[in-house]
Amino acid sequence: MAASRKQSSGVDVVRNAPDGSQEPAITTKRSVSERALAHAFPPYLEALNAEQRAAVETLEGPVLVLAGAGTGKTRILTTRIAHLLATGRARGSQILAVTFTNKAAREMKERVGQLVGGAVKGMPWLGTFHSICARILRRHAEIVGLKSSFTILDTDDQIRLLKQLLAAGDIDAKRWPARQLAGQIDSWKNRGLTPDKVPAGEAFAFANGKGAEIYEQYQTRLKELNAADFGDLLLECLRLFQNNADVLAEFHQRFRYMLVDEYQDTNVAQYLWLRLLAQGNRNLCCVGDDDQSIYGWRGAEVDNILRFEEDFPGAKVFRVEQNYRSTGHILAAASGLIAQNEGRLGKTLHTDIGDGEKLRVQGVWDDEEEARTIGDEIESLQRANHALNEIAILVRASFQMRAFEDRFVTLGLPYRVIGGPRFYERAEIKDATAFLDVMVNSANDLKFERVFNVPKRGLGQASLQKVMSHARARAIPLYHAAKEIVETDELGPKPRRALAGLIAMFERWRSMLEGMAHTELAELILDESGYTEMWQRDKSPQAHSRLENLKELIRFMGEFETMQGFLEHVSLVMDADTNDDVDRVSLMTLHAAKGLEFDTVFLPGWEEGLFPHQRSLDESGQAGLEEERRLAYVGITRAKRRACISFTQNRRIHALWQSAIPSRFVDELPEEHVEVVVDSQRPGNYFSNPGTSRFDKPGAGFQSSYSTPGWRRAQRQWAEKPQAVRDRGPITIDGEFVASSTVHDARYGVGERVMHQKFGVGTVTEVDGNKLVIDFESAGRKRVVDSFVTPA
DNA sequence: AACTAATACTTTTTT
DNA sequence: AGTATTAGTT
Repeated sequence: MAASRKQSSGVDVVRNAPDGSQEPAITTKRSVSERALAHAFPPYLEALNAEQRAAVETLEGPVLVLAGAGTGKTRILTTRIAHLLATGRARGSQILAVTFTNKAAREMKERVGQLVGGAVKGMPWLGTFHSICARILRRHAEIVGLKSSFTILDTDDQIRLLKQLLAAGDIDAKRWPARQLAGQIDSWKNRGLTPDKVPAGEAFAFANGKGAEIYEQYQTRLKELNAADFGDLLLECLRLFQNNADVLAEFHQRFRYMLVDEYQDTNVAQYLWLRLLAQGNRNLCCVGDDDQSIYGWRGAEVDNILRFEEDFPGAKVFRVEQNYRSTGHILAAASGLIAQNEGRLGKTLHTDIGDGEKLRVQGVWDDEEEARTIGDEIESLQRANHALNEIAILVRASFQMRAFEDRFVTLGLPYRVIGGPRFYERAEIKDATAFLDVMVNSANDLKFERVFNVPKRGLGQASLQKVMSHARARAIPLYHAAKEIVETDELGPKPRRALAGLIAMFERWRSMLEGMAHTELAELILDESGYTEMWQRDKSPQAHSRLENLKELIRFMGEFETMQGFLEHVSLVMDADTNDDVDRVSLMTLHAAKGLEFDTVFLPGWEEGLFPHQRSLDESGQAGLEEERRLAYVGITRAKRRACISFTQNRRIHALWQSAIPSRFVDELPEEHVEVVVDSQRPGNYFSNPGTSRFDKPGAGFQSSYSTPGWRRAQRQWAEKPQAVRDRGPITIDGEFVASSTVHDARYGVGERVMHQKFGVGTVTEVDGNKLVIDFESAGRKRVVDSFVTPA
């Protein structure tokens, strides 16, 4: 037996033991599994520095850990959990650990598993706020007026429902868009406001006071539909706790220890929820960084973290300031910048890594030059064997990505876009899952409505109205109303036949649910419904990738035991793993970059109006400016060794060119940590040479166009799997991308007709290795790499 | 009911 | 500029 190791941990345990009533079996009578755990656990505490260790070992009472960027925040949380488990203070099922994203939850689960040696299977209460609330609600659904089988609505469903209510309330949908009300309701829910508690002023702001009324009707409708939106998961759970002392007491007893990740991002509802739960044994540990609060615009309250000590008297606050990520200049520059914020708790990060390179700041003429400069820089880093995976470009707004994508496509530089539309948000995926939803649960009105006329089967508004009013009159779900109505002469002959056909299909599928593999059934449904065919006939360039996505969906479904299991997952977990081990440059927004790190980080677009964003300034004034500054801080601190900031002299906003002035953040950077780059190749070019600007170029200003969320992903998928790369095929694409270093046979000849995902159809006019010059019918002449193109 | 023309909107985004 | 959505037309 590893007596010595067990011994030393035993000492730690005793020192930290509370009154003793809750930990009877720690040193004397351990269960076999606990002893096995103790035997197996690594000296996890020794991997921590003094600051981290203090934060981990203070297990009792409220604790706030202020963990700056790159200080090992996740390590603290996971080690804390491991410590709780290993010392026998709590079983996995007695620990509540909340995160904001599924990704964070997954990572935490993994890392706890590593620490405890994979022995921790059961941590049922480690998850996102929403998934945990959903779990609690399913258990006590009746109390809040739901059945435990309630469905979770996505944004689409939400807006469809609101539109109906607005129409019924005779409100001009033009002046008062459902979208806006959805956002408003969301923000009310974020603040824990039920319809009766909405402040009069705000209630009046939408449709002269009708907003609050609709909110109330909306909630009623949700109950009728046995449904909850994302905000409800939290708000209803909160109400459940507030109004039912017995239920709350049950969870007080269950959760011996509570941990919260990214506490600075919590909104009011989440704060109230946590506070109620913490009333039990007060073992609440929140980890966060006030300097990284960048989600104020969607309800996060920095105040929650700033007020922690008042909210939880006797709270211990730990500052973790040893940074393991960045070099000295980077850290100092970031610190100097964020120091200009007033509302902060204040931390002083330090690093042992050494000074490293200074931050580079560079002014350029316009966004094209910016992309060109950064592209060149990346190519030279690549030649010096810098992994592309360790390079990121972080932009303030997604439209900035276009210039980079254009440039990278031309250079043949492999890149990936992170963020943007998620897999499950794509129309084809939503349509497909709507079919499955209705089949599994015929009472899912909103999904039924979604597929009512998809693919087009001649059922329009008129038919839908009839079915809806029938459903309303009889107080039955739409599907059943439709089933009844086709037995009558209510509808004309054509719609009647179409609707009868739809119902018959659903009935048939449902009867097959038991007898066949769910993935097969899903394929059959997509086939028979005509949905696959719909996209096969579609001749838009994106149709191909949509079909690919459907295949991907089926493949992903195979990872679940049952259709129901899959659908439950889909409603809550809006992300699919794209484990992509190809070496690529990452392109994303600053928001999407939080929590990530890269050797080299490019930060383009530091101009007044764009960053800090004008809208943020207009809407939130000083607070908005400080949040933008935190965003800048997040951006810089993503870098491990190299950070390059740039700004343009001219920026096109909407359609027109404006001269831009450098962001105030540029001048706020402490000078001693910054190196100003003046391009020696073209001295002074960005102050004096509009002559060679894009205005002279053929086709300039008409650079094709698709900055839509859609094609970026399509583009990526196109690049990812032109051939059957599916199951971890060889990474041959990589070779094709690295144009200059690879010699191989040209795949296309001059005069050949080709199809490009972004530029459409064109004719090859020049071939240079794997680089092609193509005259596109609509986009003009472009240089592209052959892997982005297919024979037309 | 489906097509075409005009109109509005354009920061960041998770669940 | 460009798209997405909606209103009006066939």
